[in-house]
Amino acid sequence: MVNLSPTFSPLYQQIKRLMIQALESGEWRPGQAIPSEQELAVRFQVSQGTVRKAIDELAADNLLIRRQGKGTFVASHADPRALFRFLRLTPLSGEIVPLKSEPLDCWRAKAGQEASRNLGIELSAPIIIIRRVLKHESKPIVVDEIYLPGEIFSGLNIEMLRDWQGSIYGLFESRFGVRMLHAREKIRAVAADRNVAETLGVPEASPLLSVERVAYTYGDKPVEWRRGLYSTAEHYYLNELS
Amino acid sequence: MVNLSPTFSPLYQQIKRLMIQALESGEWRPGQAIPSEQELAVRFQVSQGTVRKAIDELAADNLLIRRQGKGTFVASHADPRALFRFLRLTPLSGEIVPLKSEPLDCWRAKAGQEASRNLGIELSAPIIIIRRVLKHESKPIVVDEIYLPGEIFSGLNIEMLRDWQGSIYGLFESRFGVRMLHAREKIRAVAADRNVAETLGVPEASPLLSVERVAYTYGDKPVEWRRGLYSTAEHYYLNELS
DNA sequence: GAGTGGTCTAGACCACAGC
DNA sequence: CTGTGGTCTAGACCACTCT
Repeated sequence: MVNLSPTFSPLYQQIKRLMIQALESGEWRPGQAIPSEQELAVRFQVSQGTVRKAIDELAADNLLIRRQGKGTFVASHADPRALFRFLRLTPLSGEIVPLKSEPLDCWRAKAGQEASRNLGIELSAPIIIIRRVLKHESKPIVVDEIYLPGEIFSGLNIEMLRDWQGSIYGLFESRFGVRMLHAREKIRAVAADRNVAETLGVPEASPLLSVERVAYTYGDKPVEWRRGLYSTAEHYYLNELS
Repeated sequence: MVNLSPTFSPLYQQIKRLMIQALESGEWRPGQAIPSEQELAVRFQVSQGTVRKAIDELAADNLLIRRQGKGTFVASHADPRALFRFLRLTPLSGEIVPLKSEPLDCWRAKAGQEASRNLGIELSAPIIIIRRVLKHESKPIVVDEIYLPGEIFSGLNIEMLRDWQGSIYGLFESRFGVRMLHAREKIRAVAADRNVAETLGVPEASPLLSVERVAYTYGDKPVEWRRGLYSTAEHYYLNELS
């Protein structure tokens, strides 16, 4: 097929876009298998190789997971392997154990300047704020404030957070249909104020990691803004540069 | 071809290994073009598609860079785009400008326990230690200590560091034939001691990012261990979670 | 126009999982 | 045994770069 280039987009990219639509619309749900490559080739009227290339990219983006002999599955935050992708905190010594989340508070508010900018919503639009602590063997390691667009997460309350076993992104995925796909973190070192020091059980003015995150769903739409303060006395933030 | 599985390795993986050998041996040098896909297909006696798949992976690993219409090139730290891969420090406001490196000191020593473990060398093996400062518009932002295996970097001295324009990994690559391929960083928050505070021009006990890095060359061999202290008053460490 | 990487196809066959 | 993803091939054609 000829293309006359300024708007050239390879077939497999177009297929990829169609598949993202199927994911976003909920036609294919987290944890479930999508149709086989053969079926998709028929559905989209292209060869299997072209479908494969589209799936390859979606798998590289962590939207899909391939399992030889079994099928291709929609990635899910319910999968424990997804956990470490978004919280790379590791004990200085000892095993990597998932931290236990304890919600402290959850309330409604109106978006200020910062929340509005980071979440891409109107000033004074409704937002939900969560405060929580993450503990390692009952020792507080992280204190978090999470800002969510009220429109998308309406109905969220502290009881839901308390009852939920598993990662908070798992909750967002299964209760609100919001899938966090990637995030950008800005990391700095700050001094603990009195309040935080008390919550984390460290001396006032102790150095803490400040981790500010914006997380995005389909179409690079920001849907979460959070700021965490990490006590790194007995943990470190692990990052792979590759 | 039949394979009877326990030792199964796809052809393109074998080709990939051969290509890594060509890179490691210096047959193909940083910045230069490697042979075309057609030539490689002939050389390795496989189809172009198989060569492509091998190259695809090497490009994904940042060992090669494809340029449509021009060829496939060996990635180089001389390429300014490679810079940000290993130093993700961004000003809170303003443009991303490469930091300027000022070596403070460079001396020989024997590996202690930590250096020996991190560099995978014998206790008391010769090492080289570099102390330096990175500045942003003549303001010190980072103070670094870099530990290198003396055997590989023999001949390195502070004059070389002073004369070199560009990233230190560019120096390692072009003068010592050592190519840093990936790294692992452990990030914590610490308080500035008197010495460091003076060097960075911040109050004593100020919170700083402590970034400890081990960098690896071919075959996941560790060849650099460093610890940096970052002043994050006006910069942050940017991390993409994907 | 010549050469390079990039796309797409159709078909054969292999490895893996589960029945 | 069947269905799934994974590998490999051979060939045609397109897009990009440089001469």
